[in-house]
Amino acid sequence: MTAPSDARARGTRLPRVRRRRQLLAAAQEVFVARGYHAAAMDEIADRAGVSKPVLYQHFPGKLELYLALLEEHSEVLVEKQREALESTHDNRQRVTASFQAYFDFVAGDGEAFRLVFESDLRNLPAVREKSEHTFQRCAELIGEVIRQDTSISDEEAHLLSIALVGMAETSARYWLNNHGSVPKDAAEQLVARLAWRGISGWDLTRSDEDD
Amino acid sequence: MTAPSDARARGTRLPRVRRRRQLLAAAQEVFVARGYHAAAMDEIADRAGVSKPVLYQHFPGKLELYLALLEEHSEVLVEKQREALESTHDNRQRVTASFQAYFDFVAGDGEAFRLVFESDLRNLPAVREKSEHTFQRCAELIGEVIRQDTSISDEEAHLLSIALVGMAETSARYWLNNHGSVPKDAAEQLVARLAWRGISGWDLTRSDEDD
DNA sequence: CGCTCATCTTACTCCCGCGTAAGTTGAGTG
DNA sequence: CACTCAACTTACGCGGGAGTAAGATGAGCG
Repeated sequence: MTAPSDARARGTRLPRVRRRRQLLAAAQEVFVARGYHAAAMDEIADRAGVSKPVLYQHFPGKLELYLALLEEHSEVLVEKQREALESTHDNRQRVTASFQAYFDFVAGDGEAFRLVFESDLRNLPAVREKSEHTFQRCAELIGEVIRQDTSISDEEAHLLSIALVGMAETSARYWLNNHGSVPKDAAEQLVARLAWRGISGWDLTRSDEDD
Repeated sequence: MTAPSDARARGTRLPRVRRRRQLLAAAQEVFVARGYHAAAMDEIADRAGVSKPVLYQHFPGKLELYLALLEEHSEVLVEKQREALESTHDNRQRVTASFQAYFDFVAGDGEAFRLVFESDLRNLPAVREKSEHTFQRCAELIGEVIRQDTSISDEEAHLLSIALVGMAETSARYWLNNHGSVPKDAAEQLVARLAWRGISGWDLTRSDEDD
């Protein structure tokens, strides 16, 4: 928990790019563990085994440092999602792959997903927009698939996509926080089946009460 | 946006309980608009047409003030959810009612839902626990219904409930932020149908690939 | 009318954490 | 071996906001 990841021999000088990468890693640890507000620039510097002004030689301020990380991991999520949906043409498989991608994202990279899904800086427009935009792009990718196979309107398809993405995000986060109650792939399969049952053959049961 | 809700004639004295209610209302406005961190006790006091020490005569500190509001609205959500699920014995209706309850919650009471769903203080254990507990209670209510009608295991039922609650929360929030693209009851119906298609007759398609 | 006590105000203190000015160290180069 | 320039340090300024004395004010009551 307080493992200094990588503060090798406080006192070693590093070429600029290496140092920058290391600072980003240290910042990620601290922002993830504490959130934006409780994270102190001093602690980030400490964790990198370096003094504060060094941090300011690489980033103009706390906010920019945070945004750099947010940007990076947002991209990762969208990319994972795109890959998942392009990995097959079978829609049933697509659903599974898509959920898997969400679970992978949540499970990976030092819980960086907390920056994207649980930021405590969403009141700042820049952050809110970034988070929502990421969310929208994921939904849009799924929406395209849905529209291909149904006669549903664009707006409705988008809302369904939003609901599905919300489902994925929520269940993945829950699964992570309760490791052990259900193994990863079982959770993925279960939720994917729920989603697939929900959307497959949608057109066959239009506005009449189904069941 | 800067409507002082209720700063009637700065200078009127109020009996203790009335003042307390008014302070809570003012605090809610500010916390909702700015989030916990950006909210200033001065602004809350101002908005209530009162000076800061008055605030401290009613609440020991900023945190307790916030927690009081969080507690209150968490209860409201769980209660709405319980009512929805008790309002009928038809499970199809239950799903609709449950989603309606979520949308109502999000649409109501000065966007107080932001305290419960979008708190920027979730890094504080007290707040995290309260939010998650609320979430769990909603899921538990739904989980009971699911368990009644399926042979699914408890853990799996719970995970499904989590997914459904996540879907409700996400789509309700999205709908609110994009007022106008879809009318409220259309959105509710759409998402409810997605959920119902997902869970109804679950047992009929067990671990074999459906469709 | 003057006493009392809750309500409310002005005007601070104090801490915390971002960002910076100014100075130090040491690796590579001619 | 002196010179240079980037990498790094210590030590501080400073603003913003939570929380707090200490005093004013006014409604109700005897």
